[in-house]
Amino acid sequence: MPVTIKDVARLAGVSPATVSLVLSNKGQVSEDTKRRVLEAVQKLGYRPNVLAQNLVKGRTNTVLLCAFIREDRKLSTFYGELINSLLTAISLSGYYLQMVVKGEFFNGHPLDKREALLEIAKNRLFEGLVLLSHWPVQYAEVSDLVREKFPFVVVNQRVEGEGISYVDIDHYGGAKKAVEYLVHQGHVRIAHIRGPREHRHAEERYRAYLDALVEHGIPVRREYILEGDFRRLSGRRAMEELLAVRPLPTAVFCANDKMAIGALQVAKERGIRVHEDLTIFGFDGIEAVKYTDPPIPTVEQPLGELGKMAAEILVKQIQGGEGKRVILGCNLLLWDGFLVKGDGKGEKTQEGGRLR
Amino acid sequence: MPVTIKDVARLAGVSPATVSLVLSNKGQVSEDTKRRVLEAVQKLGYRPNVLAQNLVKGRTNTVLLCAFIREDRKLSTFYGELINSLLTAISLSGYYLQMVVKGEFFNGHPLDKREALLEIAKNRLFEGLVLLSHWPVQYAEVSDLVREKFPFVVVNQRVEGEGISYVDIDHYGGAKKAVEYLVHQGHVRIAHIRGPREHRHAEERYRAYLDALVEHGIPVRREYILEGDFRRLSGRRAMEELLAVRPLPTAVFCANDKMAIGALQVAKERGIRVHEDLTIFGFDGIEAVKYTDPPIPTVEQPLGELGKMAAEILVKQIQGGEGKRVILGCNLLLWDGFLVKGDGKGEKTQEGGRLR
DNA sequence: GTTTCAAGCTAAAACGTTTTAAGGAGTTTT
DNA sequence: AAAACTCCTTAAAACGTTTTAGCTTGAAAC
Repeated sequence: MPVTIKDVARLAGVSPATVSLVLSNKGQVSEDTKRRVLEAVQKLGYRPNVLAQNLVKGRTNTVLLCAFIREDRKLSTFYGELINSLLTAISLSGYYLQMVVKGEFFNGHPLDKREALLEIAKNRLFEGLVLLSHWPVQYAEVSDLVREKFPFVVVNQRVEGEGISYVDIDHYGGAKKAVEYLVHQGHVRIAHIRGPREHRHAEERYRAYLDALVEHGIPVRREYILEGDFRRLSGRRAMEELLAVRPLPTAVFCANDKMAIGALQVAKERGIRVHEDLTIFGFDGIEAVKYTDPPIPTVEQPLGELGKMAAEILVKQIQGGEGKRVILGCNLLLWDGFLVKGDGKGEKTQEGGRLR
Repeated sequence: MPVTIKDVARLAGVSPATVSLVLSNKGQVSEDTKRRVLEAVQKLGYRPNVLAQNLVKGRTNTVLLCAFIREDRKLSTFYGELINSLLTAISLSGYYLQMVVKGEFFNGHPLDKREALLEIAKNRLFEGLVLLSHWPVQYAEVSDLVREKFPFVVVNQRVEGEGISYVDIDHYGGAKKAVEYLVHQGHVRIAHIRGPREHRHAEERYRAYLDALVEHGIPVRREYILEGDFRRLSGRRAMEELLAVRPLPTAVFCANDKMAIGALQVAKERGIRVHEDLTIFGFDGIEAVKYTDPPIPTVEQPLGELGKMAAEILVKQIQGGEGKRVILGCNLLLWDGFLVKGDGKGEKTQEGGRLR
């Protein structure tokens, strides 16, 4: 039923080969023949079957974004911007993007990630793979891809080992910047609401907190370190605990913005003048911190950069180039009334909340 | 270089046809042969070339999400949740999702949407299309798809005409709910910060505002109607203007949350006790309204439902069923201290900001 | 009047599968 | 012993392209 190249050839009185040549502007075809072919194409409304083209060319111009995410989390919440920039950058390079989300389980069994990835590499549908994972990626899970020389890049995780490209964010550096900023502001009693222990990023931010204090000769106090689960409510609970500690801290560095928001709410309920008596600092750069009252200074994750860089690294590999490992630095996102006293690099002040 | 079905056949000492039969569990094959084939598959690490499978089967199990969005807007900002639910629902139905974003222009010329869509329908790469557009969709732009009987569904816009499926949100109904809620709360002097005139959704929300007032016998006052551009800053400006009007309104219904946030900021700066002296109401249900102080009640767009429904409608068409048109209702998102006095249906109170 | 050359076109193979009709080898029925 | 049936297997066509080597044809060169 659909019109094929043969139909066009017949109508134009030429062979399919000629039609193909005309359409791809190859070989030498007389002007007259060209015209006849083009007319036939027009009249029949012919479009090449891309499937067939792909098969014979062995290329699909398509890459896959494979996201391994816990079933209860949404891809959008955090990675919307990442996807956005990835899509843009990939398109600009002439590739298409297909997406698939996989959870921890498949048919009730733990998902065999290795198997799933190998499948992707071998089914010839994709020319490259962007691997996004909420939890750490093991070398063994991707070693097949390396062996097959299949172009891929891991995003938001680091995987050491021969032949693996990744692009990740410098959580340690970002957190350190934040704490050092607080130190330079004159804070000495700095508390930390950390994220879950099993979370690598939480761990890095926590290490940075410790290191920053130690390096500045500030004693680490056990009572100033609370643990949350990255959700707002746990930030509330932690802050409530913290407010029972004496002497009170003058600043709290929270491992993410959601918990910082919870902490802010509690502090305000207790009548504390936030940022005057107690500074609250977040991490992530989600939209909402701009509109709390007062806005919450935070460490901004360069999610847009992340996607762009991932695309760049992947495309380079597809086109035969070398892979690459990149760690992206974070900027501090500060607000009116926060003087930048850090190294002066990286910080930026955005338009945004100007409450009070 | 890649191992094909022929390699497997040779190693197993059978014909390619037999290998295919074994792998797809069709026809009758002796246990012994099955075992030999499976062993060969295993040993060679063979995976079928899906491209070839697709070509011969004429199916790809893939649908395309085509988003027409202004270049300066991000897909993620608003549609993250939509994409998320669409992806989930589509996967559950056994299809893959590919995404492409197109702007208003292509190669410097206005994009020929009709042409772009026809291309998609005919290149045989996709079995269906989800069409997401920021601006209205014309019948003529999709009539080719209808003629080709290509399964598609328009999301977030309504297109009347034979054979067109869409799923849209009831902006009029949502806005009306909001204004009626305010009326039932006893408000009479209700202002409206509307969205841009050329924006269909803004227009609908505006109409609902007018109708709600009229139906409740409340005079419409010209000075109470301001126009913004959906951005926060325009909400600020509008509120500043509004505060010069006498008598002051006791409530402001904003056409979206961003402007509501701007309005809230100004009101607070002027020392107005928001929600006591002046109620501010938003529209959209973005995350940030939960964390402003006070939180802003709003009309929640069922973006998740939107994606799910789109998937459902599309898949049904692909599988030979009929298309469908659906308008999804909105719920009010209210906060502590807001008593629900509406019709009691649809409203829901979410966990969230509890400031003050 | 051959030979040479270029221009224009095409036949056929290739890409890697699936599917179908038919073939061969036993086994059972008549 | 022929006929009928079952099982198992496969040859070959089909899917719709691209690509390459080679074939015509006519003109230019000798």
